Amino acid sequence: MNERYEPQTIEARWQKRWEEAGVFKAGRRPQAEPRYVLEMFPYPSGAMHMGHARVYTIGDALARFLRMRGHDVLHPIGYDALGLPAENAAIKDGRHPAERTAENIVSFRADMKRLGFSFDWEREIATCDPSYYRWNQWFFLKMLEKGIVYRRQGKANWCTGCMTVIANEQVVDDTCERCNSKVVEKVIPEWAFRITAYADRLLEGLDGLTTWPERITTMQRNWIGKSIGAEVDFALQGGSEKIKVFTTRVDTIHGCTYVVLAPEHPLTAAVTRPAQRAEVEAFVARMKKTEAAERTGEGAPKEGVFTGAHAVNPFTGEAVPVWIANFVLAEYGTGAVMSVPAHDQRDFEFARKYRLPIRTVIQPAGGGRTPPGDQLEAATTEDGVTEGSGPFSGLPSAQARERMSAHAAAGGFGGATVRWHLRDWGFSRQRYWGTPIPIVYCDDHGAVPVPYDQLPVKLPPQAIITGTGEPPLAKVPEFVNTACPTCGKPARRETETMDTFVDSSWYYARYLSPKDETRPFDPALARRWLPVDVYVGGPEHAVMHLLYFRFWHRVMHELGLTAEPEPCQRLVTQGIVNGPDGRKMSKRWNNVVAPGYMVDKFGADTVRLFMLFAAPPEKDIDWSDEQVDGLFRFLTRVWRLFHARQASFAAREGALAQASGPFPELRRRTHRTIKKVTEGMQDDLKFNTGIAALMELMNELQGLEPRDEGGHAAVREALLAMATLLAPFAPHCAEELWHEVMGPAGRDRLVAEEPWPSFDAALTVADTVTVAVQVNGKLRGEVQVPAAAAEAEVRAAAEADEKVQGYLSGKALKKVVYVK
RNA sequence: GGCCCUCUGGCGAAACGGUAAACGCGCUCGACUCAAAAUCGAGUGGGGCAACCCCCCGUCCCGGUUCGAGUCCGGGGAGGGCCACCA
Repeated sequence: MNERYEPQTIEARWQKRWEEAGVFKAGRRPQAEPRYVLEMFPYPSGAMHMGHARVYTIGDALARFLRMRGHDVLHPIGYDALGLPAENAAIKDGRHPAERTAENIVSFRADMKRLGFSFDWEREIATCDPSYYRWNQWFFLKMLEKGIVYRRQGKANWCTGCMTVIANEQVVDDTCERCNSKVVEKVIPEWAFRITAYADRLLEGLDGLTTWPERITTMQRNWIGKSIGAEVDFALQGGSEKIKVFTTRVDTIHGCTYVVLAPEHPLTAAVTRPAQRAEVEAFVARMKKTEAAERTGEGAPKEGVFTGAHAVNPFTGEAVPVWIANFVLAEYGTGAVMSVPAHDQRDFEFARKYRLPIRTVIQPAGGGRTPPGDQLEAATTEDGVTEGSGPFSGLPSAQARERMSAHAAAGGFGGATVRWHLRDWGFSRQRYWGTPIPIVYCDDHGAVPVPYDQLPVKLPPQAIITGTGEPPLAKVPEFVNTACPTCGKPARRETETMDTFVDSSWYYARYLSPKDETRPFDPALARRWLPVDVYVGGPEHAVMHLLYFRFWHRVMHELGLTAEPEPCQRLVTQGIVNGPDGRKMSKRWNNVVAPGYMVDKFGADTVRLFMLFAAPPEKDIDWSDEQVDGLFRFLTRVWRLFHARQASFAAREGALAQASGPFPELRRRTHRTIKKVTEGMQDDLKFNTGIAALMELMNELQGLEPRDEGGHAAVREALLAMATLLAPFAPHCAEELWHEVMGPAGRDRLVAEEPWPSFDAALTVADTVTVAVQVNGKLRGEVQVPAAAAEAEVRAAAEADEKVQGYLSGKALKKVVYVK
């Protein structure tokens, strides 16, 4: 062994050995319990950054640990390679996205290999590969058959400069991030997934995800947004139409003094009276031109116009005016609201502005009075007790809601209902770099699905990117012109592509049989490996990817492809790696630290240790050159320690019992370290405290020089433990050290495959312990007692302690003895 | 506005309701060196004290539960995240 720790000279060698030995291949231990460890696959735009280094280090440490624990571990990797960022980068530098993406993948793969991640590289996938996206198309067809995919009119962000639809992420303050032109909303036909049909199941499923971070499940709950309320029909006075409103506060309906429609509401034109027509039309036209955020954002002033119409409140028989206002959203609820200004702040502000009546119908349940509407300063929005509500007066809000909903149902003018915040997922993109949607438009047969045996519909290599607003694929005649699958006559292909989130919704299943040409994946393997045991990724995916992922898995479950309805048991959301200055790493701040550069400088093991030691996985961390130096120093010390203790390498196991002097204490430290590291891995992925324990063991070993065989044996035990415990974190260094201690006996073995060490529980407790003594809750002294001492004995020792006695003038009331 | 998270030395952080600050960084002092770097050793929350004996104070603030609270409960503050005129 080289006397100096030079990671650059050893790391590539071990990486090669692992690969040759195939130790990271999944499925090698059919008898063992399987574990699927997954990290969110990277979007290979540009080079790998520190955030990637962190996710994969976390997952890798866990995968390596589980392998050493005897599990059959699936730990795959791939690339989320289709999508807008790649296409935009391509537009910017005039290169084909495929070419650029391929290069980026090469660079990512190299960086990941250099960090020593234990991926099963034979399962590598890239979503831009037709052998992958053909299954997106396959799922599309299946979901079309089941009615989960449908065509609708949808709203899109239309950039007036680029003349194309762009993604939400690209819209910054109503302007296009690329050309700074105005972005407007445009209604165009699009394909959508009926994810709303799964809203209830996606919501209920969250209850079972007990090991997901609560903030993630909470965000999903809010996003799905179940709200229980009632629908009530307000009949138009002097007409046959009915305005259906949705409310969560039907208990306040007797306080309704007007009704408001969204500008886009289908009844808007029909209800407007001739006298108001000009004003209403002008208002609607203006709203149409205004960007959604500006119109309905919180800062936007409430604006509306009167239609001249009146509608009848079915509970009171009273006719109330019908208005149109900017803040009512056509797509939520029924696109119409009943306004109760006394008990809804938004309605209150609107009523004030337009001098509409305000009527109090709820009184606080706990006493006190709400003043009459004309004296209110603000709406009172809490539940209370109804008043002035006819037969429903005097009821608590909750009860009033129930009875009034029932009353509406009985009268045939409404009833209890549930509304969701979740919208269907529009996945059409007028873009090139995505999965082509397998549909052919025929003059005679309309939209015809491409037959399964004609998949994949391949993306044509000719990328003609944008300009006119038509999808780029529309400009490739070889692609567009085809024959109708039904009648064979000339027909045109769908030229839209799928949202990238489709690719990432099921990739984890493709890893099971990545080369399968007959189906997306093998259901038999899914039964063995799914659901994913641990999924590591950033919390920014809480409501997009992680919801689509759950939705897609349910669909696959219904298709009989998976046994369980949920895709993933446990989710770990890792924090951000910030720059050394504590700000987000960015070119703007000139604080970007490249993983590759750091690996060159310190070696992969030091970078990995930094990622794991800086803080628990879910916390944000700041890159710190000083901390990195410290971790490199740690590995150097460990290295030198092994070098200095070579004399102990040959010690016999059997000599352990003779360990005397400070060596029984060393053995205790060794076993406590094993315990600490093991528990840290199993419980909360507390890598940082595990590594700290290894540092303590090293500190202790540094001060010990064995003189007899028992001492040498104890040192050898500690060194072997250290090498194996270090293996998930700093695997290259661990291999090297382990082989040194083992000598010829370990020549053909790899620590990556060694069994994880076990600890002797009896050795983790000391013979004598220090017990802190508290009097009246204050620390007043400490006593040394045998670890096996009985309570009475400890108590006697404590009471005998002179310091403690000084505080015991009376008698102790209670004593609680604790063992350290 | 709603929902959620966080708050502990100079810094990153530890701590089944039981000696707060393990471990690392930084800093100070010492050893080695002509010197420096590297390395090794010692110290390092604040205050009192001649004293590294000991005492007091210390986990954002206020209150509570408890023999005992960084940890549990209630209220408040600051910082951060997500959603947001969602009826």
